[in-house]
Amino acid sequence: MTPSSAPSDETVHDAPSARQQAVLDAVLALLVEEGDQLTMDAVARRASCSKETLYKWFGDRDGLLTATVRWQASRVHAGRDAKSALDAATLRDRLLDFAVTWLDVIAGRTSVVLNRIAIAHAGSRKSNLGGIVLANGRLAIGGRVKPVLEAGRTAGFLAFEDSETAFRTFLGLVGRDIQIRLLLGDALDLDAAEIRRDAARAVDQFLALYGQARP
Amino acid sequence: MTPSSAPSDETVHDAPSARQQAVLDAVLALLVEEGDQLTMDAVARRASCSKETLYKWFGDRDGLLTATVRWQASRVHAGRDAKSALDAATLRDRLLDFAVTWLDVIAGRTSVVLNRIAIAHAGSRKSNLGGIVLANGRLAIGGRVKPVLEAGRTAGFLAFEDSETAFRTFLGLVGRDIQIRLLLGDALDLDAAEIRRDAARAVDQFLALYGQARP
DNA sequence: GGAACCGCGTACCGTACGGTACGGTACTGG
DNA sequence: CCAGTACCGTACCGTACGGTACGCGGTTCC
Repeated sequence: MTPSSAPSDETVHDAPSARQQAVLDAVLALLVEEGDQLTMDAVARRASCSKETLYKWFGDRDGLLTATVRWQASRVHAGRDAKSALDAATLRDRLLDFAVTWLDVIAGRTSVVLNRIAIAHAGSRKSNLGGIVLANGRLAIGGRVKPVLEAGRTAGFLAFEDSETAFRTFLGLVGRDIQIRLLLGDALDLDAAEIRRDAARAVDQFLALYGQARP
Repeated sequence: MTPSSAPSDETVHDAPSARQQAVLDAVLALLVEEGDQLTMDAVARRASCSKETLYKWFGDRDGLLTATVRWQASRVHAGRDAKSALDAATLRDRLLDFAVTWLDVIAGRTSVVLNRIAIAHAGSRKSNLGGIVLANGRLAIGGRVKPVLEAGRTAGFLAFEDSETAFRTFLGLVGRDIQIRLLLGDALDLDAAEIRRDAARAVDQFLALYGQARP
Protein backbone atom coordinates (compact mmCIF):
# COMPACT_ATOMS: atom_id res chain seq x y z
CA MET A 1 0.00 0.00 0.00
CA THR A 2 1.06 3.57 -0.56
CA PRO A 3 2.67 5.20 2.43
CA SER A 4 -0.05 6.82 4.55
CA SER A 5 -2.99 6.36 2.26
CA ALA A 6 -4.95 9.44 3.35
CA PRO A 7 -2.54 12.29 3.82
CA SER A 8 -4.28 15.12 2.02
CA ASP A 9 -7.49 16.89 2.96
CA GLU A 10 -10.01 14.86 1.06
CA THR A 11 -13.67 15.64 1.66
CA VAL A 12 -13.23 18.39 4.18
CA HIS A 13 -14.18 17.11 7.62
CA ASP A 14 -12.40 19.33 10.07
CA ALA A 15 -11.17 22.85 9.49
CA PRO A 16 -11.05 23.80 5.83
CA SER A 17 -7.72 24.86 4.35
CA ALA A 18 -7.18 28.45 3.32
CA ARG A 19 -7.98 27.65 -0.28
CA GLN A 20 -11.09 25.81 0.75
CA GLN A 21 -12.14 28.74 2.89
CA ALA A 22 -11.80 30.95 -0.15
CA VAL A 23 -14.14 28.62 -2.02
CA LEU A 24 -16.66 28.73 0.82
CA ASP A 25 -16.48 32.49 0.88
CA ALA A 26 -17.19 32.48 -2.82
CA VAL A 27 -20.25 30.38 -2.14
CA LEU A 28 -21.43 32.83 0.49
CA ALA A 29 -20.86 35.78 -1.80
CA LEU A 30 -22.70 34.06 -4.61
CA LEU A 31 -25.53 33.14 -2.32
CA VAL A 32 -25.93 36.68 -1.10
CA GLU A 33 -25.75 38.18 -4.57
CA GLU A 34 -27.62 35.69 -6.67
CA GLY A 35 -30.24 34.31 -4.39
CA ASP A 36 -30.38 30.59 -4.19
CA GLN A 37 -29.99 29.42 -7.78
CA LEU A 38 -26.49 28.43 -6.85
CA THR A 39 -24.96 26.12 -9.44
CA MET A 40 -21.74 24.20 -9.09
CA ASP A 41 -20.63 25.80 -12.31
CA ALA A 42 -21.10 29.26 -10.92
CA VAL A 43 -19.17 28.37 -7.78
CA ALA A 44 -16.30 26.94 -9.77
CA ARG A 45 -16.15 30.02 -11.97
CA ARG A 46 -16.39 32.43 -9.06
CA ALA A 47 -13.80 30.60 -6.98
CA SER A 48 -11.53 29.99 -9.95
CA CYS A 49 -11.36 26.32 -9.36
CA SER A 50 -12.53 23.30 -11.27
CA LYS A 51 -15.74 21.48 -10.58
CA GLU A 52 -13.72 18.34 -10.18
CA THR A 53 -11.93 19.90 -7.26
CA LEU A 54 -15.20 20.92 -5.72
CA TYR A 55 -16.45 17.36 -5.86
CA LYS A 56 -13.18 16.04 -4.57
CA TRP A 57 -13.23 18.35 -1.59
CA PHE A 58 -16.88 18.45 -0.72
CA GLY A 59 -18.31 15.26 -2.12
CA ASP A 60 -21.43 16.69 -3.69
CA ARG A 61 -23.56 19.81 -3.75
CA ASP A 62 -25.01 19.08 -0.34
CA GLY A 63 -21.57 18.65 1.11
CA LEU A 64 -20.56 22.02 -0.24
CA LEU A 65 -23.63 23.63 1.25
CA THR A 66 -23.06 21.92 4.57
CA ALA A 67 -19.45 23.02 4.67
CA THR A 68 -20.54 26.54 3.85
CA VAL A 69 -23.04 26.63 6.68
CA ARG A 70 -20.44 25.25 9.08
CA TRP A 71 -17.89 27.75 7.89
CA GLN A 72 -20.22 30.67 8.41
CA ALA A 73 -21.22 29.33 11.81
CA SER A 74 -17.60 29.07 12.86
CA ARG A 75 -17.00 32.75 12.32
CA VAL A 76 -20.09 33.92 14.17
CA HIS A 77 -19.16 32.26 17.42
CA ALA A 78 -16.91 35.12 18.43
CA GLY A 79 -18.02 36.85 21.62
CA ARG A 80 -16.55 36.86 25.03
CA ASP A 81 -18.33 35.41 28.02
CA ALA A 82 -16.82 37.52 30.72
CA LYS A 83 -17.64 35.89 34.02
CA SER A 84 -17.81 39.25 35.69
CA ALA A 85 -19.50 39.96 38.97
CA LEU A 86 -23.23 40.01 38.46
CA ASP A 87 -25.09 43.03 39.65
CA ALA A 88 -28.39 44.20 38.22
CA ALA A 89 -26.81 46.61 35.79
CA THR A 90 -24.36 44.02 34.51
CA LEU A 91 -27.15 41.51 34.00
CA ARG A 92 -29.04 44.04 31.99
CA ASP A 93 -25.96 44.84 29.93
CA ARG A 94 -25.31 41.21 29.20
CA LEU A 95 -28.85 40.66 28.05
CA LEU A 96 -28.77 43.78 25.96
CA ASP A 97 -25.57 42.61 24.38
CA PHE A 98 -27.08 39.26 23.51
CA ALA A 99 -30.16 40.91 22.09
CA VAL A 100 -28.19 43.26 19.87
CA THR A 101 -25.91 40.49 18.68
CA TRP A 102 -28.82 38.23 17.91
CA LEU A 103 -30.70 40.89 15.98
CA ASP A 104 -27.56 41.78 14.07
CA VAL A 105 -27.13 38.18 13.06
CA ILE A 106 -30.67 37.36 12.01
CA ALA A 107 -31.06 40.64 10.15
CA GLY A 108 -27.89 40.09 8.16
CA ARG A 109 -28.09 39.17 4.50
CA THR A 110 -25.92 36.13 5.03
CA SER A 111 -28.05 34.75 7.78
CA VAL A 112 -31.21 35.27 5.79
CA VAL A 113 -29.85 33.52 2.74
CA LEU A 114 -28.38 30.62 4.69
CA ASN A 115 -31.59 30.13 6.59
CA ARG A 116 -33.50 30.10 3.33
CA ILE A 117 -31.25 27.39 2.01
CA ALA A 118 -31.53 25.37 5.17
CA ILE A 119 -35.30 25.69 5.23
CA ALA A 120 -35.63 24.67 1.63
CA HIS A 121 -33.50 21.65 2.41
CA ALA A 122 -35.56 20.78 5.44
CA GLY A 123 -38.48 20.28 3.08
CA SER A 124 -36.81 17.66 0.98
CA ARG A 125 -35.12 15.49 3.56
CA LYS A 126 -31.44 14.51 3.21
CA SER A 127 -28.45 15.97 5.04
CA ASN A 128 -30.17 18.31 7.44
CA LEU A 129 -28.78 21.75 7.07
CA GLY A 130 -31.69 22.77 9.24
CA GLY A 131 -30.24 20.91 12.17
CA ILE A 132 -26.86 22.54 11.69
CA VAL A 133 -28.29 26.01 11.44
CA LEU A 134 -30.42 25.40 14.48
CA ALA A 135 -27.49 24.04 16.45
CA ASN A 136 -25.22 26.91 15.57
CA GLY A 137 -27.80 29.65 15.80
CA ARG A 138 -30.52 29.29 18.32
CA LEU A 139 -29.00 26.52 20.40
CA ALA A 140 -25.60 28.13 20.51
CA ILE A 141 -26.90 31.42 21.79
CA GLY A 142 -29.16 29.54 24.16
CA GLY A 143 -26.17 27.81 25.62
CA ARG A 144 -24.64 31.16 26.37
CA VAL A 145 -27.71 33.03 27.53
CA LYS A 146 -29.14 30.44 29.88
CA PRO A 147 -26.14 30.43 32.23
CA VAL A 148 -26.48 34.18 32.48
CA LEU A 149 -30.17 33.87 33.29
CA GLU A 150 -29.42 31.25 35.90
CA ALA A 151 -26.70 33.37 37.41
CA GLY A 152 -29.23 36.19 37.53
CA ARG A 153 -31.65 33.95 39.34
CA THR A 154 -29.02 32.79 41.76
CA ALA A 155 -28.17 36.38 42.50
CA GLY A 156 -31.83 37.05 43.13
CA PHE A 157 -32.48 39.39 40.24
CA LEU A 158 -34.59 37.04 38.19
CA ALA A 159 -37.38 34.64 39.02
CA PHE A 160 -38.34 31.71 36.80
CA GLU A 161 -38.70 28.00 37.03
CA ASP A 162 -37.39 26.74 33.73
CA SER A 163 -34.48 28.54 32.15
CA GLU A 164 -35.36 27.14 28.74
CA THR A 165 -38.82 28.67 28.91
CA ALA A 166 -37.42 31.97 30.11
CA PHE A 167 -34.85 31.94 27.34
CA ARG A 168 -37.43 31.25 24.68
CA THR A 169 -39.53 34.11 25.96
CA PHE A 170 -36.47 36.29 25.72
CA LEU A 171 -35.93 35.19 22.14
CA GLY A 172 -39.55 35.89 21.33
CA LEU A 173 -39.38 39.38 22.77
CA VAL A 174 -36.18 40.14 20.90
CA GLY A 175 -36.90 38.55 17.56
CA ARG A 176 -40.67 38.89 17.41
CA ASP A 177 -41.64 38.33 13.79
CA ILE A 178 -38.54 39.87 12.33
CA GLN A 179 -36.85 36.72 11.12
CA ILE A 180 -39.84 35.16 9.42
CA ARG A 181 -40.66 38.43 7.72
CA LEU A 182 -37.16 38.78 6.38
CA LEU A 183 -37.16 35.18 5.22
CA LEU A 184 -40.39 35.78 3.36
CA GLY A 185 -38.84 38.69 1.57
CA ASP A 186 -40.28 41.59 3.51
CA ALA A 187 -38.11 44.66 2.96
CA LEU A 188 -37.93 45.81 6.58
CA ASP A 189 -34.37 47.02 6.84
CA LEU A 190 -33.17 47.56 10.36
CA ASP A 191 -30.41 50.04 10.87
CA ALA A 192 -28.14 49.86 13.88
CA ALA A 193 -30.14 52.46 15.77
CA GLU A 194 -33.37 50.57 15.33
CA ILE A 195 -31.73 47.37 16.43
CA ARG A 196 -30.46 48.98 19.59
CA ARG A 197 -33.89 50.39 20.28
CA ASP A 198 -35.58 47.04 19.69
CA ALA A 199 -33.07 45.24 21.83
CA ALA A 200 -33.48 47.70 24.68
CA ARG A 201 -37.25 47.41 24.56
CA ALA A 202 -37.03 43.63 24.59
CA VAL A 203 -34.68 43.58 27.55
CA ASP A 204 -36.90 45.99 29.45
CA GLN A 205 -39.90 43.82 28.79
CA PHE A 206 -38.05 40.68 29.76
CA LEU A 207 -36.95 42.20 33.03
CA ALA A 208 -40.46 43.42 33.65
CA LEU A 209 -41.69 39.86 33.31
CA TYR A 210 -38.94 37.97 35.09
CA GLY A 211 -37.06 40.49 37.14
CA GLN A 212 -37.48 41.13 40.80
CA ALA A 213 -36.18 44.16 42.54
CA ARG A 214 -34.11 42.59 45.32
CA PRO A 215 -33.68 39.12 46.76
CA MET B 1 -64.00 36.06 -34.13
CA THR B 2 -65.38 33.10 -32.22
CA PRO B 3 -68.50 33.88 -30.25
CA SER B 4 -67.47 35.23 -26.85
CA SER B 5 -63.78 34.65 -26.99
CA ALA B 6 -63.18 34.25 -23.23
CA PRO B 7 -66.16 32.52 -21.72
CA SER B 8 -64.48 29.77 -19.69
CA ASP B 9 -62.33 30.12 -16.60
CA GLU B 10 -58.94 30.55 -18.17
CA THR B 11 -55.99 31.20 -15.87
CA VAL B 12 -57.84 31.21 -12.60
CA HIS B 13 -58.01 34.77 -11.29
CA ASP B 14 -60.95 34.86 -8.93
CA ALA B 15 -62.47 31.92 -7.09
CA PRO B 16 -61.37 28.56 -8.44
CA SER B 17 -64.05 26.18 -9.68
CA ALA B 18 -64.79 23.00 -7.78
CA ARG B 19 -62.56 21.00 -10.08
CA GLN B 20 -59.81 23.51 -9.71
CA GLN B 21 -60.16 23.40 -5.97
CA ALA B 22 -59.71 19.66 -6.15
CA VAL B 23 -56.49 20.20 -8.04
CA LEU B 24 -55.27 22.69 -5.47
CA ASP B 25 -56.11 20.29 -2.69
CA ALA B 26 -54.08 17.69 -4.50
CA VAL B 27 -51.16 20.09 -4.57
CA LEU B 28 -51.48 20.68 -0.85
CA ALA B 29 -51.67 16.98 -0.13
CA LEU B 30 -48.65 16.31 -2.28
CA LEU B 31 -46.75 19.13 -0.67
CA VAL B 32 -47.47 17.81 2.80
CA GLU B 33 -46.60 14.24 1.91
CA GLU B 34 -43.68 14.62 -0.41
CA GLY B 35 -41.89 17.66 0.82
CA ASP B 36 -41.20 20.25 -1.80
CA GLN B 37 -40.04 18.29 -4.82
CA LEU B 38 -43.40 18.98 -6.34
CA THR B 39 -43.44 18.26 -10.06
CA MET B 40 -46.16 19.17 -12.49
CA ASP B 41 -46.27 15.55 -13.49
CA ALA B 42 -46.95 14.43 -9.96
CA VAL B 43 -49.71 16.99 -9.58
CA ALA B 44 -51.36 15.91 -12.80
CA ARG B 45 -51.20 12.28 -11.78
CA ARG B 46 -52.49 12.93 -8.28
CA ALA B 47 -55.29 15.17 -9.44
CA SER B 48 -56.14 12.93 -12.39
CA CYS B 49 -55.89 15.70 -14.86
CA SER B 50 -53.58 16.44 -17.75
CA LYS B 51 -50.60 18.71 -17.54
CA GLU B 52 -52.05 20.65 -20.41
CA THR B 53 -55.06 21.48 -18.28
CA LEU B 54 -52.83 22.59 -15.45
CA TYR B 55 -51.03 24.99 -17.74
CA LYS B 56 -54.26 26.20 -19.22
CA TRP B 57 -55.73 26.94 -15.81
CA PHE B 58 -52.74 28.20 -13.92
CA GLY B 59 -50.35 29.46 -16.55
CA ASP B 60 -47.18 27.96 -15.19
CA ARG B 61 -45.74 26.31 -12.13
CA ASP B 62 -45.57 29.56 -10.26
CA GLY B 63 -49.16 30.29 -11.04
CA LEU B 64 -50.16 26.94 -9.63
CA LEU B 65 -48.18 27.58 -6.47
CA THR B 66 -49.64 31.05 -6.12
CA ALA B 67 -53.17 29.75 -6.57
CA THR B 68 -52.47 27.07 -3.99
CA VAL B 69 -51.25 29.57 -1.43
CA ARG B 70 -54.27 31.77 -2.10
CA TRP B 71 -56.60 28.81 -1.82
CA GLN B 72 -55.15 27.73 1.49
CA ALA B 73 -55.29 31.29 2.76
CA SER B 74 -58.92 31.59 1.82
CA ARG B 75 -59.92 28.71 4.05
CA VAL B 76 -58.00 29.89 7.08
CA HIS B 77 -59.77 33.18 7.30
CA ALA B 78 -62.71 31.65 9.10
CA GLY B 79 -63.22 33.06 12.58
CA ARG B 80 -65.85 35.33 13.93
CA ASP B 81 -65.10 38.81 15.15
CA ALA B 82 -67.88 39.16 17.65
CA LYS B 83 -68.09 42.80 18.60
CA SER B 84 -69.17 41.88 22.08
CA ALA B 85 -68.98 44.16 25.07
CA LEU B 86 -65.43 44.45 26.21
CA ASP B 87 -64.70 43.70 29.80
CA ALA B 88 -61.37 42.49 31.10
CA ALA B 89 -62.31 38.83 30.93
CA THR B 90 -63.58 39.14 27.38
CA LEU B 91 -60.42 40.89 26.29
CA ARG B 92 -58.38 38.11 27.74
CA ASP B 93 -60.55 35.52 26.03
CA ARG B 94 -60.23 37.22 22.71
CA LEU B 95 -56.47 37.37 22.97
CA LEU B 96 -56.32 33.78 24.10
CA ASP B 97 -58.42 32.78 21.15
CA PHE B 98 -56.11 34.58 18.76
CA ALA B 99 -53.07 33.01 20.34
CA VAL B 100 -54.45 29.50 20.12
CA THR B 101 -55.58 30.00 16.55
CA TRP B 102 -52.25 31.42 15.54
CA LEU B 103 -50.28 28.61 17.13
CA ASP B 104 -52.58 26.06 15.56
CA VAL B 105 -51.94 27.56 12.17
CA ILE B 106 -48.19 27.94 12.30
CA ALA B 107 -47.71 24.52 13.85
CA GLY B 108 -49.76 22.84 11.14
CA ARG B 109 -48.02 20.75 8.51
CA THR B 110 -49.67 22.72 5.75
CA SER B 111 -48.50 26.05 7.05
CA VAL B 112 -44.97 24.79 7.50
CA VAL B 113 -44.77 23.42 4.00
CA LEU B 114 -46.32 26.46 2.39
CA ASN B 115 -44.02 28.77 4.28
CA ARG B 116 -41.06 26.70 3.15
CA ILE B 117 -42.13 27.06 -0.45
CA ALA B 118 -42.70 30.76 -0.08
CA ILE B 119 -39.34 31.28 1.59
CA ALA B 120 -37.52 29.30 -1.06
CA HIS B 121 -39.22 31.46 -3.66
CA ALA B 122 -38.31 34.63 -1.86
CA GLY B 123 -34.68 33.73 -2.45
CA SER B 124 -34.96 33.56 -6.19
CA ARG B 125 -37.05 36.56 -7.03
CA LYS B 126 -40.14 36.26 -9.32
CA SER B 127 -43.80 36.15 -8.30
CA ASN B 128 -43.55 36.75 -4.59
CA LEU B 129 -45.28 34.01 -2.75
CA GLY B 130 -43.61 35.50 0.29
CA GLY B 131 -45.71 38.61 0.00
CA ILE B 132 -48.88 36.59 -0.32
CA VAL B 133 -48.10 34.42 2.66
CA LEU B 134 -47.19 37.45 4.69
CA ALA B 135 -50.35 39.26 3.68
CA ASN B 136 -52.59 36.35 4.48
CA GLY B 137 -50.82 35.20 7.61
CA ARG B 138 -49.25 37.80 9.77
CA LEU B 139 -50.92 40.85 8.29
CA ALA B 140 -54.36 39.30 8.26
CA ILE B 141 -54.24 38.34 11.90
CA GLY B 142 -52.74 41.71 12.68
CA GLY B 143 -55.70 43.37 11.07
CA ARG B 144 -57.98 41.50 13.41
CA VAL B 145 -55.95 41.71 16.60
CA LYS B 146 -55.07 45.36 16.51
CA PRO B 147 -58.68 46.57 16.69
CA VAL B 148 -59.13 44.40 19.73
CA LEU B 149 -56.04 45.87 21.33
CA GLU B 150 -57.24 49.36 20.56
CA ALA B 151 -60.66 48.61 21.96
CA GLY B 152 -58.91 47.33 25.07
CA ARG B 153 -57.00 50.57 25.34
CA THR B 154 -60.12 52.64 24.83
CA ALA B 155 -61.80 50.69 27.58
CA GLY B 156 -58.82 51.37 29.80
CA PHE B 157 -57.56 47.84 30.17
CA LEU B 158 -54.43 48.25 28.09
CA ALA B 159 -51.78 50.91 27.81
CA PHE B 160 -49.55 51.33 24.78
CA GLU B 161 -48.65 53.97 22.28
CA ASP B 162 -48.36 52.11 19.03
CA SER B 163 -50.73 49.25 18.37
CA GLU B 164 -48.39 47.79 15.77
CA THR B 165 -45.59 47.54 18.29
CA ALA B 166 -47.89 46.04 20.89
CA PHE B 167 -49.19 43.56 18.36
CA ARG B 168 -45.72 42.49 17.34
CA THR B 169 -44.79 41.98 20.95
CA PHE B 170 -47.87 39.84 21.29
CA LEU B 171 -46.83 37.80 18.28
CA GLY B 172 -43.36 37.40 19.71
CA LEU B 173 -44.67 36.17 23.03
CA VAL B 174 -47.01 33.72 21.37
CA GLY B 175 -44.82 32.40 18.60
CA ARG B 176 -41.40 32.75 20.18
CA ASP B 177 -39.03 30.61 18.12
CA ILE B 178 -41.59 27.96 17.28
CA GLN B 179 -42.11 28.82 13.64
CA ILE B 180 -38.47 29.08 12.66
CA ARG B 181 -37.66 25.85 14.43
CA LEU B 182 -40.43 24.02 12.64
CA LEU B 183 -39.35 25.48 9.33
CA LEU B 184 -35.82 24.28 9.95
CA GLY B 185 -37.08 20.80 10.54
CA ASP B 186 -37.01 20.61 14.31
CA ALA B 187 -39.31 17.83 15.49
CA LEU B 188 -41.04 19.75 18.28
CA ASP B 189 -44.61 18.51 17.98
CA LEU B 190 -47.11 20.56 19.89
CA ASP B 191 -50.27 18.85 20.98
CA ALA B 192 -53.44 20.79 21.67
CA ALA B 193 -52.78 20.87 25.39
CA GLU B 194 -49.34 22.35 24.96
CA ILE B 195 -50.67 24.93 22.58
CA ARG B 196 -53.30 26.01 25.07
CA ARG B 197 -50.70 26.24 27.78
CA ASP B 198 -48.33 28.25 25.60
CA ALA B 199 -51.10 30.55 24.50
CA ALA B 200 -52.24 31.15 28.06
CA ARG B 201 -48.71 31.92 29.19
CA ALA B 202 -48.26 34.34 26.32
CA VAL B 203 -51.50 36.16 27.06
CA ASP B 204 -50.63 36.41 30.74
CA GLN B 205 -47.26 37.85 29.87
CA PHE B 206 -48.74 40.27 27.39
CA LEU B 207 -51.25 41.51 29.93
CA ALA B 208 -48.49 41.82 32.50
CA LEU B 209 -46.62 44.08 30.12
CA TYR B 210 -49.45 46.13 28.65
CA GLY B 211 -52.38 45.67 30.98
CA GLN B 212 -53.50 48.02 33.65
CA ALA B 213 -55.91 47.10 36.38
CA ARG B 214 -58.49 49.82 35.95
CA PRO B 215 -58.80 53.09 34.07
C1' DG C 1 -76.72 12.18 -35.65
C1' DG C 2 -73.10 15.42 -35.94
C1' DA C 3 -70.27 19.55 -34.75
C1' DA C 4 -67.92 21.79 -31.27
C1' DC C 5 -65.71 21.61 -27.09
C1' DC C 6 -63.50 20.04 -22.67
C1' DG C 7 -60.34 17.67 -20.60
C1' DC C 8 -57.66 13.15 -19.75
C1' DG C 9 -53.59 10.39 -20.94
C1' DT C 10 -49.34 10.12 -23.08
C1' DA C 11 -45.64 11.00 -25.86
C1' DC C 12 -42.45 14.39 -26.84
C1' DC C 13 -39.00 18.48 -26.77
C1' DG C 14 -35.48 21.61 -24.79
C1' DT C 15 -32.66 22.77 -21.37
C1' DA C 16 -30.48 23.47 -17.04
C1' DC C 17 -27.70 21.42 -13.95
C1' DG C 18 -25.40 17.69 -11.05
C1' DG C 19 -21.73 14.90 -11.71
C1' DT C 20 -17.56 12.84 -14.48
C1' DA C 21 -13.60 12.52 -17.71
C1' DC C 22 -9.64 14.27 -19.64
C1' DG C 23 -5.90 17.17 -21.27
C1' DG C 24 -2.68 20.67 -19.82
C1' DT C 25 0.26 23.21 -16.39
C1' DA C 26 2.84 24.01 -12.24
C1' DC C 27 5.18 22.31 -8.29
C1' DT C 28 7.70 18.76 -5.47
C1' DG C 29 10.77 15.03 -4.27
C1' DG C 30 14.25 11.84 -5.94
C1' DC D 1 15.24 14.86 -15.85
C1' DC D 2 11.43 12.19 -14.58
C1' DA D 3 7.39 10.44 -11.80
C1' DG D 4 3.84 11.79 -9.04
C1' DT D 5 0.50 14.94 -7.35
C1' DA D 6 -2.59 18.84 -7.24
C1' DC D 7 -5.53 21.46 -9.57
C1' DC D 8 -7.45 24.42 -13.40
C1' DG D 9 -10.30 24.69 -17.62
C1' DT D 10 -13.41 22.67 -20.52
C1' DA D 11 -15.90 19.38 -22.79
C1' DC D 12 -19.06 15.91 -21.98
C1' DC D 13 -22.96 12.74 -20.18
C1' DG D 14 -27.44 11.59 -18.04
C1' DT D 15 -31.49 12.88 -16.31
C1' DA D 16 -35.17 15.30 -14.23
C1' DC D 17 -38.45 18.43 -15.09
C1' DG D 18 -41.01 22.55 -17.13
C1' DG D 19 -43.61 23.18 -20.92
C1' DT D 20 -46.07 21.69 -25.55
C1' DA D 21 -48.45 18.75 -29.06
C1' DC D 22 -51.73 15.39 -30.25
C1' DG D 23 -55.18 11.69 -30.18
C1' DC D 24 -59.32 9.98 -28.05
C1' DG D 25 -63.54 9.55 -25.14
C1' DG D 26 -67.39 12.12 -22.95
C1' DT D 27 -70.72 15.91 -22.81
C1' DT D 28 -73.47 19.72 -24.73
C1' DC D 29 -76.00 22.07 -28.11
C1' DC D 30 -78.22 22.19 -32.64
